[in-house]
Formats: sequence, C-alpha cells, structure tokens
Amino acid sequence: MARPSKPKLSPDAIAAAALALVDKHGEFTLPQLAKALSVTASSIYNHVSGKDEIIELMRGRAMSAISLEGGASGDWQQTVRQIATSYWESYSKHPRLIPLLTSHTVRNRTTLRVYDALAETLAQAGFPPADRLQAITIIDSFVLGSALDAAAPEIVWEADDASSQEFKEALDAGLQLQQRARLAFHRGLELILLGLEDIRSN
Amino acid sequence: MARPSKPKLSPDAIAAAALALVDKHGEFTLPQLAKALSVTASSIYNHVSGKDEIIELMRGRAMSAISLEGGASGDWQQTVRQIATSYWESYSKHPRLIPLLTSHTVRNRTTLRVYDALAETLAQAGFPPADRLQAITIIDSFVLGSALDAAAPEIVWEADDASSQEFKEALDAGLQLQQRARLAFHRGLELILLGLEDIRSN
DNA sequence: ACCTGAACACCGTTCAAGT
DNA sequence: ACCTGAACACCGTTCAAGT
Repeated sequence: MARPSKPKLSPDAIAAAALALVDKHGEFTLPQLAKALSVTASSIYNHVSGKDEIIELMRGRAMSAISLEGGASGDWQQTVRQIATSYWESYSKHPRLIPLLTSHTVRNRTTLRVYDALAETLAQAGFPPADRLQAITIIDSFVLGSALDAAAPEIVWEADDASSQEFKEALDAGLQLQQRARLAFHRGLELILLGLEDIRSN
Repeated sequence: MARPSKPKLSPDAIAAAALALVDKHGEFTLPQLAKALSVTASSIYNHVSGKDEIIELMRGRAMSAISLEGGASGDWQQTVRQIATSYWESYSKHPRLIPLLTSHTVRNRTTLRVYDALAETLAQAGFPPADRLQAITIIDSFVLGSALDAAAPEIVWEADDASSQEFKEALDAGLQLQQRARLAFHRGLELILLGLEDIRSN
C-alpha cells in the first residue's frame, strides 16, 4: 500500500493537525505530527517543504479569522479598535503558537492585510505617512506583547481527566489570568488610541 | 588529560559564550557551544543542568544591566519612563535572544526586580492596587512587543569582513529600522504614560 | 571535582522503492 | 502523484572511565 487512490494529506490538514498539537503540547515534532495524521514522517514532505512551512501555515490559520470589516463607521478610533482587537484575539486563541512565530517573522498575506487596513484607516483620519507607520508599529508591538503576556505564564502544565481539585483551582487562577490579560489589553489599547488622537488633532 | 587543575568552565562563562552565539547566529547548540569553549559537550553538564538553564542564565545576563535608580525625582512618569527604557534597551541589545525567552517565561530575579520597582513607583504615585497591576501589565507588554518588533525583521543575514558595498547598504537600512523601532518605542511609551496620568488624576 | 568519549533516544530531511 | 521504510547527519543528555 504505497499510494492511496485519494491523498491522505493536504497542506491544510497538516496545518490543522500541527496547530492542534501546539495548542495541546506547546510544540510539535514531525514524527508526532505524522502519527496524528496516521502517516509516516516522510509523507509530509510530499505536501510541504519542511517544518518552517508548516509553521507559516499555522500562522495563516491562526490569522484567518481576523475581521477587517471595520464597518465604515467614519470613526477611525472605532475601526482601529476593532481591527486591533480582532488581531489580538486571533493570537490569543492559540497562545502557545506565538513563541513559534516570533523566530520566523515572515509576514504572510493575512497578516499583511491587517497592516494595509490599519494604514488605510489612519490615512483617511489624516495621519501623515511617518506618523502612520509609527502608529502601526506601536499598535502592532502592543498587540503582540499583550498576546505573549497572555500566553506565557500559566501553561506549564496540562489538563487531563485525572486532575485533582487543587489542579482545577490552579486552572481557574489561570483563567482569571487570561481575563486579567484581556482587560489589560483593552485598557492599554484605549490609552494608545487616546494618545494617537492627541497627536492627530494637534 | 581528564580534569584540569583549574576548571575550564563556569556557569558565567557558559552563558557568555552562548549569548555570543545567539547574537551571531540567532540560536545555539550544545556542540557549537562546547566548541566555542574548547571543550566537549558533556563537560557542560558539570556546570549547568541543561540547555534550559543556559537560556535562563542568558536572560539573567541580558537583564543584569537594567538600571532601577530612577533618581528620586518625585515625578512618577519620569521614573517609569527610565525603568521601561532601560528594560527595553536590555532586550534590544540582544534582539535574537528574545524568541528563545518567550517560550520559557520563568522570571528570574533581575526581571522580577523590575516589576517591584514599577509597583513601588506607581503605588507612591497613588495608583490603587488593581490599576497598578494593570499598568505594569500594559507597560510590560509594550516593552516586550517593541523589543520583539525591533528584533525580528532584518536579521536574516550576517556580517563578515568580505561583505560587499551593497551588503553594507542593506545593513544601514537595517540600522535605520532599528532606529525606527526605537523611536516608535519612545513615542508609544509617552502615549501610555500620558494615558496612565489621565487615569491616575481623574 | 571536572573533563573525555562512547552511547542512547530522538529529531528533520532525503531518497529509492513501490503503486 | 503520493506513501513507505531505510538511511543520514545532527541534536540533547547520560554515564563510565580517567585524573
């Protein structure tokens, strides 16, 4: 049984399985991934060029849900707020993926679309080009840093069904932390929007 | 020649050599590190518990230069500005180290001292505990995100003495980017300080 | 106490062989 | 075209052996 009449794999299936592994264990290896896909490690190379491409595919998957429909509210702050929040939420849905993405800063198309949308919104609001670039950098840095902050701390251990009560309490604390990170993100974003409006209107 | 009369290694020497490798190549392996130290890979295990501890030692080294002497200026914004900037500069001196640190979020003592100093300053300025924690989270996220932003993009290639003119121009562009990231950091920090003052005084 | 060298389990990737 | 299995170079870590 060398080749099946219908392919068992596809880049999309590979990315989905890899993302599931990263969500669960914080990392993935080719043998693990192959096993999850009921396949041999070498088969994977018929569909992707290697581990790096799989990481890029995961980035694309994580970012695919970003909503850029700011709704032409006319209010640039509202549009930026919505884009940045959606961006942050995409990261935060897969917190353990973020460390893998920080080494490869190859921007994929979905991520670039976010910058385009921000640039357009800021331009319409009257930010000159230099301020525009700086504002995007500030927002991007804060979103990434916030997602990382939400990601890193409490995910050292993993849940399984034999978990003790103490462990569940610890998990609850972790959720509270997630919530804390979320609130800090929203608050920080408001500060930044406020400051940017100051710059814009003076 | 099994054991020398004087040890060839120490945790500090190991961390320094590892950091030099990371600065140059963006990563390090035990064999590489051993070679740089004129030693065998297994010797390293007489001084550190493994690769993870080496990474923590590098974090300590990178963070050791943080200055917390805000100078009792009485101005909380000035103190926070100085701490955050020093923090950011410590990260930015070793941009390629940052991705290695984001997986292990074990905070070492030096890093924790930064939070202590921030908390103390904010408390004296009159921030209630909850706002204090949130402010620290916002600042921390922004510093880390900014450092990551400064780190990631242009460091794909490496300099050596046989470099062409075109390559040096590319390096210059890279420096401009470093500079751009630096300016964005300072601007963003000002926005955040401004916003925090709004919160504090209302 | 501290270094060496052999050894182990594991990893990412390649490639001939099969259908 | 797409899967398997063997193979390669490499990695992190352990451990007996040496001084």
